[in-house]
Amino acid sequence: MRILLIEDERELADALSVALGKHGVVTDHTMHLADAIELTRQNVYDAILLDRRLPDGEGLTFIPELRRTGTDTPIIVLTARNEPMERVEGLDVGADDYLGKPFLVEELMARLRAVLRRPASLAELHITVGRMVIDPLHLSVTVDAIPLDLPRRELLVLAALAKRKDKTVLRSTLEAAVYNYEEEIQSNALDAHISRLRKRLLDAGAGVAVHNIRGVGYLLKEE
Amino acid sequence: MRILLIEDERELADALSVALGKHGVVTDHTMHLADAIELTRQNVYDAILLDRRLPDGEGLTFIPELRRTGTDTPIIVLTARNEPMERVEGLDVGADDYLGKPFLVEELMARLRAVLRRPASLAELHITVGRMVIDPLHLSVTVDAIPLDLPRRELLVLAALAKRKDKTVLRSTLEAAVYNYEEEIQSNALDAHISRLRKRLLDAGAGVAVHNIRGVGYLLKEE
DNA sequence: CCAGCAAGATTGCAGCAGCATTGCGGAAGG
DNA sequence: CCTTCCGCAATGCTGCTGCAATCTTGCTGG
Repeated sequence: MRILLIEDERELADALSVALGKHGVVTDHTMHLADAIELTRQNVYDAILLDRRLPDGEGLTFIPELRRTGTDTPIIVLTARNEPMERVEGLDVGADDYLGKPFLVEELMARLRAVLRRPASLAELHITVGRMVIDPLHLSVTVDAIPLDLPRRELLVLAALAKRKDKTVLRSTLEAAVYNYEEEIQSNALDAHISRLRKRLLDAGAGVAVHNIRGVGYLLKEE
Repeated sequence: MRILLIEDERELADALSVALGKHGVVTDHTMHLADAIELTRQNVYDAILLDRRLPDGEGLTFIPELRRTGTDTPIIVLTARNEPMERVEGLDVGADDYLGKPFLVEELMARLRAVLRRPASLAELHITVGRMVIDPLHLSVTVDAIPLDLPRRELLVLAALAKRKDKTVLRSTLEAAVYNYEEEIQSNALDAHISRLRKRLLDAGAGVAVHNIRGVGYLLKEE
C-alpha cells in the first residue's frame, strides 16, 4: 500500500512514516499543498493523509482541488482541530474519514483498511475479442481467463490492434505503437512480430484472426 | 435515503429517527439482531447504523454475519464503547465507520454521506491463490492455514501481485508498491526480492508461481 | 487468363537486453 | 552481540528481437 502524507510537523511525519512502514505502508511525504497535487499526478496512491494546518494554507482546500482532477483516492484528515462541527466540515468537502490528533497508529491503520475495502479500480478498460480479453492499460491478455504471456513487442502490436478491433490499423500506426521515434526499423521487423503473434494466438486458441489489408495495414477480428 | 437502525434504547432510536427524517432519511428500526438479518433480506438499505450493546448480543457479530450473505451495505457502528482499541475492533470486523456516543446528528449525517460517497465495497478481504491465502490489508499470508511469515519487502511484492492475480503487474507498479519516492533503487533489488520470494513460496509449498513477462513485469498464478 | 511483380509470411540465426541467482557486507532490530 | 533483512554487484543464462533469405499470396495490365 502506498500513501501520500501531507503534514508539516516533520517529527510527526517521520514517526508516522516509520510506524506505517511497519504495517507495510509505503509513505511519500510532503509539507506543502503545492507539491501534493504534483505528486498525485506522478503517482497512484491508495490513500492520502491530510493535515489541516499547513504552511501554505488550510489543508481542506486541497480536497476539492484534487477531486476536480478526477482523482477519487480516499482522503483521511488528520488534525488537532477535532470539534464535531470541524469534523462535519472536513467530511463534507469530500474527506472519507476524519481522525483527531493525537491518535493511535493502530486506529489509523484500521481506518485506512476500512477506507480501502472498496473496488480496486475505477474504470478498467477491457477489450474482448473472441475468447480473448485484453487490458491495454496493464498490458495483460487472457484467453478463457487463462493468462497468456506475450513478448513485449507482440503485446504492443496486439494492444494497438485491439484498441481498434474490426477496423484497419495503418502500418505506420502500428510501427508507432511499437517503436519510439528514436528506434529505427530497417527491415520487416513488424511483419515478423505479426507472424509470431499469429502463431501464439493460434496455439492459445484465442479465437481471433489478424488480417492483412494489402498496402494499408492490419485488422484484428474474431475468427 | 433509507437506513436500518439497530439500537435498543427506544428513546434514542426515536429521537434519531426524527432527526434523520429532517435530513430526508427514512429509518427502519429494530431492537434485535435476529430481526436485522431478515430486514436486510427484504429491503435494500443505503446504510446500517449499529449499536454494540444489544439485548440479544454484541452488535459487532452482526457484521460478518451480514457480509456472509454477500451484502456490502456500509455499516456505521454507534456506541458508548469508544476506546481506541474498541474502535479498531469494530472497523476490523468490517464496519465502515465508528462513532462514539454521544454524538451530534450533524456528525452522523456527515459520516453517512462520507460512507455513501464511496463506491459500493466489494473488494476482497482475502485472496486465494493455490494453497495460499493472502490478506492484503493486514498483510498476512497463510499456506494451508499455516501462517507464513515473509520479510516486509517480499510481502509487499506478493501482496501487489496477489491483488492482480493472473494479470500482469508492471515492473514499475511493483517498484511503487515497495519503495517510496525517497528510496532510490540503483540495482536489481526488486529482482532479488522476487527471487527470494520464489524460493520461500516453493519451500512452503504454496502452489503458486511467479511468472516473468519479459520487458513488462510479473504475474502471479497457480502452479 | 496469365505472367510479372510487389507486398506479405515465415523462419533460422546471431546478438544482446533483461532476468535469475547468489555471496557479501552494512544496517536494523532484538 | 547475534540474527535477519536488504541493497548491491558479479555471474550465467534465456529467449526476445532485428535481420535477411526464401517462399507465398494476391493484385495488375495486357
